[in-house]
Amino acid sequence: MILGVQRLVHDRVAAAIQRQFAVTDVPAFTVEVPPGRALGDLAVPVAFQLARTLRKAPRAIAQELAGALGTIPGVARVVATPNGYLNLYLDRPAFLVDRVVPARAARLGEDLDRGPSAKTIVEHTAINPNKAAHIGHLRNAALGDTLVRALQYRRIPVEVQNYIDDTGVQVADVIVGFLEIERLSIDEVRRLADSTRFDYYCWDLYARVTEWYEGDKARLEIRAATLRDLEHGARPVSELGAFIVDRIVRAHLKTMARLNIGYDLLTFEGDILRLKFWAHAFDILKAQGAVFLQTEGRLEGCWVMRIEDEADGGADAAEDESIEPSGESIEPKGESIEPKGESIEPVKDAAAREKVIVRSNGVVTYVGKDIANQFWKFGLLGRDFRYHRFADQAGGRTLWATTSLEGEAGAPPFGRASRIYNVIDSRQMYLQALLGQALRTLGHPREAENSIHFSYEMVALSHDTARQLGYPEDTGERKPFVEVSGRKGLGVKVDDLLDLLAEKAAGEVARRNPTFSAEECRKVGDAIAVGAIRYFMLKFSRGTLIVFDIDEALSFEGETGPYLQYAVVRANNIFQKLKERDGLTEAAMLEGLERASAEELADEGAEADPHNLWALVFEASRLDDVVDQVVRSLEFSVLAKYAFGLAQLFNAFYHRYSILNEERADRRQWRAAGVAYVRQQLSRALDLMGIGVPARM
RNA sequence: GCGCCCGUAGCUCAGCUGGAUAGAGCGACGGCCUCCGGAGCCGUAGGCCACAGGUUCGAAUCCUGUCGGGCGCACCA
Repeated sequence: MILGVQRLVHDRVAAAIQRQFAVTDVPAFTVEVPPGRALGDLAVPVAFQLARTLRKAPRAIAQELAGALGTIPGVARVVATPNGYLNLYLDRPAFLVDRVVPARAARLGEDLDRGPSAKTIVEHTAINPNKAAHIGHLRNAALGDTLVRALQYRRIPVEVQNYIDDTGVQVADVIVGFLEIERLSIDEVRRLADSTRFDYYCWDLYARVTEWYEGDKARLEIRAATLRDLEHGARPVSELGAFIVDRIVRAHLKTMARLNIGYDLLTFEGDILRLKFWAHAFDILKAQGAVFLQTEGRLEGCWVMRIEDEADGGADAAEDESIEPSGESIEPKGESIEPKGESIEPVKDAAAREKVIVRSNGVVTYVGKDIANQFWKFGLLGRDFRYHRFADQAGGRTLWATTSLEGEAGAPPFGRASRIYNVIDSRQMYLQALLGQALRTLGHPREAENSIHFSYEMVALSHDTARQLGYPEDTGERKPFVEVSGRKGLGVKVDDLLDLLAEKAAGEVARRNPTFSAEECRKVGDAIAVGAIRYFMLKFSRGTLIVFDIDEALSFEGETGPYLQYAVVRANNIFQKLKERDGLTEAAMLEGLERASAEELADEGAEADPHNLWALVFEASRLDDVVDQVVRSLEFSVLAKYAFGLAQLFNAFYHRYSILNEERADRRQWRAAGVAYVRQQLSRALDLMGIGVPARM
């Protein structure tokens, strides 16, 4: 709850510049938070920018500006520093009272409402429905779900979609496993599914199928045939496929629900095919000349899309064209001639600029289907799915699914968004760029601009962890990590990890709380496990490859989710104690706060304790500013680090200052108000990360 | 070869649209429970921010190049 103040300061300073210096177009400038409270609460470095045009020293400009500013509501004083900064000190008591007294806080909240925003779709998770979810999938879901929460915090209407590739090779592989390796009938598979951890079973089977193919390459024919049957809805295969997909998708949903992750809509790829979305999109693409039939060379008989140079990633800045430095030939220096294929080099080069959309056998590729899907999301396809209720989720939230059969009444208006975030790891950047290109080619530059590939690096395993999982050391491997591979069955399953964390956490809870029942320990342990794993997934910036180490992830100390949860629990305990000991509620404690002497907040200057009450309150207020940054940069590590820093600040404060045991009533009251505020803000920050806080732990 | 990402403390990583002294966790070493819970707090040691240029009042941050690493560039998704 600091953004409003920042905006106000910005506007007042801009106005003062215009008045004082007769500048018509004020340069863009920032209102920032100085490194320590001794330098004020907000700082404006605009004098540096003005120095050149005004031909004056920054210091002189800052001083004039400070004088011309007049009073700003909520700002106690403005100081021009010797080097040219404008430092602003807030009216501390009013600031805290505004945020902690319910009536006033409600008014602040209205700041956030800035009219109806355009609808946004976030697509995340999208795990192939043929095996259990692993930690790579978890990073996707954790990032996606946090994005959703952050957008909702900014009051942006969000629709969460989970794309289900029910007609792809991966599902086909498991079908092959059941039919060809295990030789099971559908009924036998059903029985198996009812009597085992089916997603785990398929995990192993999928790895076995991979080996089976390697045993005899001719078996790949079976895979191709199975895939064809799956796409065309041919009887035994498609029926088994539908069963497997349904069971695995439900397993994934259950796993994600443990992590407080839910969805609004499951989009089944099969429905895109059956409802002829692709056929329709294909007509559009052909009519506009976005795809053409290649009549020669390697790709003869394929419908291809030409890849343009500027089809770079969507999430990043739209740059103005860089000047080409004239196409002189780059000398291939020395001996770098490949041992083989020298004659196909140029052909390969030309063909590399074309992407196959429809194979020569007439089967559409993933890209084609995804283009159709993206068009539908923007409401550009002129067609819609039918929908049915798929499941009930936590908090009464209904999960819908697409269908090509009879639809169910009461479905919300899905799709038709003006902005789309596709959460997919960076390896698919190339394909995501194609989506933007297709939109641009068809005359939808704005939609292309709003097709955002939320890209992040993959999760790999540390050698230690791979060894612990029983995977043999790859001696030829020199990389510092081991890549997760569903195909090889190499990875840490989400549920296994959660179980491990929950068990460890429950043990700790039991040790620390001898009076807790086993049930309580289990519940609290679950919450801690979620905190640990979700925080772990968010603390790295998205461009960082996570080398997952099980021992590191199992830690509950230092920069971890449980540390954050513990900070809130401590704050809770204070008010709990207040009630038990003095019979006072939080509201009663804060009664008459604005009339109490605010000496506690007055401590100022360079010698002030950097962990004092004001430092804590001010930091807690920055949440909205942080979320703003997070949504702009899609960098959730910023949120994670902020929350951690706030918890650290609170813990330090907690150790240094008594709250309930403070003798002076006014100090006690202000401290309690600060703690109440920090608890509220920290809880919100945790909620944005999908982390709940147990009452005790 | 082309494209994207990364290179910051012993290890793992933050550092947001350039701003005031480069941070955290872990590990190491040393302290702190008559007082709201020690999943905690305090302190010490540890950095040519890969390298070289450039832009700027100001660069870990922006630009160019070099070196080193990762990932993409399929009639897979």
